[in-house]
Parts: sequence; C-alpha cells; structure tokens
Amino acid sequence: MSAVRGARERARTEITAAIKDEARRQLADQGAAKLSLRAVARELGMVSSALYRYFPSRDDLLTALIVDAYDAIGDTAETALAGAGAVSARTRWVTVCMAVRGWALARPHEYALIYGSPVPGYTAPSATIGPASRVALALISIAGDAYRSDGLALPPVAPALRPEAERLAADITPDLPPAAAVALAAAWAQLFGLLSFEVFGQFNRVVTDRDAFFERAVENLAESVGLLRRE
Amino acid sequence: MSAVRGARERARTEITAAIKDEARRQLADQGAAKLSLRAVARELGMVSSALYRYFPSRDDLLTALIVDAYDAIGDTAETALAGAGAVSARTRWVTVCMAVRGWALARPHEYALIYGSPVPGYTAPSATIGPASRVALALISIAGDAYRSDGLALPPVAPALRPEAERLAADITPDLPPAAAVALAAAWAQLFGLLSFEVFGQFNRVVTDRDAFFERAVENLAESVGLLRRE
DNA sequence: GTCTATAACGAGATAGAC
DNA sequence: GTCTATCTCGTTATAGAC
Repeated sequence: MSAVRGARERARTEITAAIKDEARRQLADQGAAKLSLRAVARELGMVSSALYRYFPSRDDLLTALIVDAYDAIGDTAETALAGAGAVSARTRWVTVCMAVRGWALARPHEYALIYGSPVPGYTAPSATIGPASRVALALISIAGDAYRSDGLALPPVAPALRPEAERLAADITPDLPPAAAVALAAAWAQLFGLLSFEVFGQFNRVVTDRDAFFERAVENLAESVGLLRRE
Repeated sequence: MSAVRGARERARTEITAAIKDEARRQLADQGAAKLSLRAVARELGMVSSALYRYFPSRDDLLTALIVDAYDAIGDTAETALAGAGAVSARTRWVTVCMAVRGWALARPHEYALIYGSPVPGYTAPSATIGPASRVALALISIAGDAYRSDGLALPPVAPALRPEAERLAADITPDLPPAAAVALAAAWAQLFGLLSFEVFGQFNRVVTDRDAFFERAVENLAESVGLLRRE
C-alpha cells in the first residue's frame, strides 16, 4: 500500500517534472507571455485537462517555473559560496557573482523570466519572495562575515537617507550598520543590471571581453559595500 | 497638387501616430510579445490589411515603437542635461539620471520594451543602435566635460582589462582615458539595473523611500566614473 | 482516491473566398 | 473591405479506468 503510494508519487513527480521541462522549452522560443497549457499538453501527448491535476491553472505553472528559476540561481550562489574556501570576503563576493552570471548566461530564458519584464496579467504570489531573495542573502552573508572580522569601509549615511537606511537594515541586515544595508541593496540591483545588459544583448557591439569586464565590475561592487582589498 | 500632397502627408502622419498610440496602449496591457496588427486595426476601426500601408509588418511596428522609446528617453536625458545650467558635473550626472528614472517610472511598459526581456522572435535592426545610445552619450559627455576641466579620479586599469579598456575607449570615448570608458560602461549598465529593479517591482517590500535611495545610488555611480564631489 | 479522456463554453486569432 | 469557416486558448463538467 505504501509501495503503491510510492509508485504513484514517483509517477506524479516525474510527470510534474516533464510538464515543467516542456514548459521551459516553450519559454525559450516563445516567451513567458505565450506559455500555453494546451501546447505543453499536446507536446507531451496528454490532453489539456489532464494538466490541471498537476497545476490548477496556467499561472500556477508559471509560478512553479519562476520559483524553480529563483531556486536554481539561489542554489548556484550558495554552492559557489560554500565551495569558495578560505579566501577573502572580496574574493568570495566575486566568486558568487561570477557563478550567478554563469547561470544566467547558460539559461537566458529562465533569467528573463525572473529578472526581465514582468509577465503581463501575471502577479507573483508571495511564495516567490523567499526563493527570490536567496542570491541577495548569499551576498549579505559575505558582507556580514567581513563586518564581523574586519569591519566594512563605508562612508556615513547622508541625513536624507537615514530613515530608509535604518528601515532597510532592520528588515534585511539586522546585524549590520545601516550604511551597509543601503550599499548592499544598491549593489544587488547593480549586479543584475550588469547581467541583464549582457544577457539581453545591450553590450553587443560595446563590450567585447565580457569576462574581464564583468569581473572588474563586480570587484567594484564589492568595494562599494565596504569589502576591503585585503583582509 | 502640392497642397494635396501636403494634406495627404499630414493624414499619413496622423494615422501613423494613431497606430503607434494604440499599439503602445496594447503594449501596456498585453506585452510586446502579443502585439498584434489585427487588434490594433480593430481598435482603430480599420481593417488589418490597411495597416500594412503604414507598417509593412508587425516587426516594423515594433521597431518604430522601440525607436520612439529610445528617442523619448534619450530626449529626456539630453533635455535634462541642457537645462541643468552651471552646476558641477556630479550634479549634472545626478540630474540626468533622475530625469531618466522619471521617464521610466512614468512609462513602465515602454521602458520594458527597450530595457526588459527581448521580444521572442524579434531581432532589432541596426536602426535602433543610434537612438539606443543617446542616454549613454549624455552621460559620457558629462564625464568628458569633467575630464577636460578637472580630470577624473579613477584608479588605473588592471592589466587583464587593459585591451578591453583600450578597445572600449577607442569605440565610445576617444577623448577620455581607457579607465573612464570601462567605468562609464559599467555605470551605464548599473544605472539601468537600479531602474529595472524599481520599475519591475524587485524593490517591493525592500526599498521604501525610493527617491532618496536612487539619488544616493546614482551619486555613487558618479563617483565610480571619477566625478569629484566638488569641482 | 487518483488519474485521463471527452466534450463543451466563450473568447480571440487566422486564412481565404468573395 | 467584408464574411465565414476554422483554428487557437484557458477552463470546467462529466464520465470512466485503475
């Protein structure tokens, strides 16, 4: 009986994965806006109504793809961080950024799904919030380590930004000074700005040696959050 | 006869504008991927085949919208720069960035069209290259002014980046040192990273006082391209 | 209980004949 | 420029196999 349930659950997991794989394939050549349950079902040899056993609606399938993408890029960041070993915080920062970049360049369509234009008519449920913050949390933890061991080299917060800095620090970096919270939020957005320009082709005909360019840019981001050149 | 042609051309201009306006409206609630000549025609009370007299294909209409958007955001940057008056380069930089941000927040869908995910199946023709670079050129010209009057405070280029820096400088900033070209390209991407995070909702539940946050972030970008705090 | 298949709805797109 | 026949879509109700 539990063996039966085991087999059923296995089948369910497999079919769910097959649906998502096929949906990702369609994402790549048609874009998220045109993702169609019927087309996915057709390609899998199923009937469209059968898909509703696995995803209650098209938006739920989209949500699953989005959560998977955030988890994949978050995993990439966390794995890179864990594997970085005993190097300086600055080097760990660069390593994590380069790993995130590697994922994005390898999966441009999934990257576009999470960091590109919002899908029209779709509003992300709160289930995406957690996975969406994993890359940021990895970067924050690097800054936290550096703060505790050597401190962070950051200018004081301007008076106009003081309330926001304190709110931000309370929300995302309770153990770090307010200046670090502001710098980290900006660096986080700027990292993905560099990435989006590369993935979306804005650097075509502009930047040629993108590896070197990107590495230098994320080193500057490390500096902007106060990570020292040598620990 | 020339009066007739004048009237005809006027009508053509008006209809072309009406088509683009309606297309922009549809962009807002359906996204670029689903932009359909037929729907535009229907909404305008025309027949779809009539539209082909104004735009030979859906992609041509898309191109026109993209060029318009690049020109509008470029105009915004140039106008802000021209109206900034006799202030420091750093202040001009911030003014231009805030103006660009104002445009993006007011027209999120047009912003998404040019700085969001690429439209599946569409490849931008070379006619978009010029308009696409206007914001960057405005920022470059600020750095150029500062360089000529006070110089730019920039660290030397790392050896690994030297070839790219020189190529980049030759292409986009022939009058500036290679270090400035690299810094400007990075700041350019990072500016739009901040903007995309704000426009696309990534800052929801994270950054609250976005005006103050953004202004501080673009001041840091000014610093990253070597603009001094006081001229 | 779990799943798939049939059929249908209302809406919209598309192709072609006229 | 118009009309129509035929596609697509998301979604639901229902019936039956395992």
